[in-house]
Amino acid sequence: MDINSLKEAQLSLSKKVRASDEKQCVETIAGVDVAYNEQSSEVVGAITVLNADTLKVLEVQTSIEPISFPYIPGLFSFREVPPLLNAYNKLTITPDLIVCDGHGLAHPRRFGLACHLGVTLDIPTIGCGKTKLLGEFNKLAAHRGATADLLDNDEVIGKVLRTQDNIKPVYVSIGHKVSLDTAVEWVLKLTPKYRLPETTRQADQLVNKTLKEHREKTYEKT
DNA sequence: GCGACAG
DNA sequence: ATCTTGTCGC
Repeated sequence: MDINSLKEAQLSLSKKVRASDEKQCVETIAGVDVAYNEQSSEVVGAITVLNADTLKVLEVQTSIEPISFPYIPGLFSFREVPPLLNAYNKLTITPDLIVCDGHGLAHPRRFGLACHLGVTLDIPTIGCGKTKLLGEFNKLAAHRGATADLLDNDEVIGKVLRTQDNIKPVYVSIGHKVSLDTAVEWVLKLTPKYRLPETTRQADQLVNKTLKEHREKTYEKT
């Protein structure tokens, strides 16, 4: 599978993305993250399901497998989706919404990780990246809740959102079956204390812990 | 050619 | 993403 055909696949799949709210009641929200061990060429994918109201962790699952795709900006999801799907398939709870650590529509072909995961699972998803991949935006106020449109020419592809006072903003975009305004609302609800959504923080801690334990276990045998 | 480039 | 110690501050 060459790069151009994968880009064609993204353009085709992007037509399946739904950009409006389609879930009436959200009780559980999942967070996903991935960590790599380039030395052993292994990847850990993790998913954490939280109670949408209390933000307490309800269930966590992980998957360790060989890295199957290199990191290529714009084709990022082909590297992260496999381990995330394997972790997701172990869940006993079906989350009402998934927050991804990467962009959704704020992507060159409007098909970032959040869209890819959302369309694949047919579940509402939100893209919440730590750094920009595409687009321009004006300065935003320094307080929590301040936003600025993320624009690609004249098209609004996402929102730059400051989740804490005087802290570097995050980039929120539609993944699937959710509107941009609702996506921003959720990210704000998920960041009562830290810059990144609680879902992402939990998943991040989980992948790092899992990768560390796996390294130590492998080291003992060698 | 030059700069940008999710994790 | 990952390589990496101490350190400033609540």
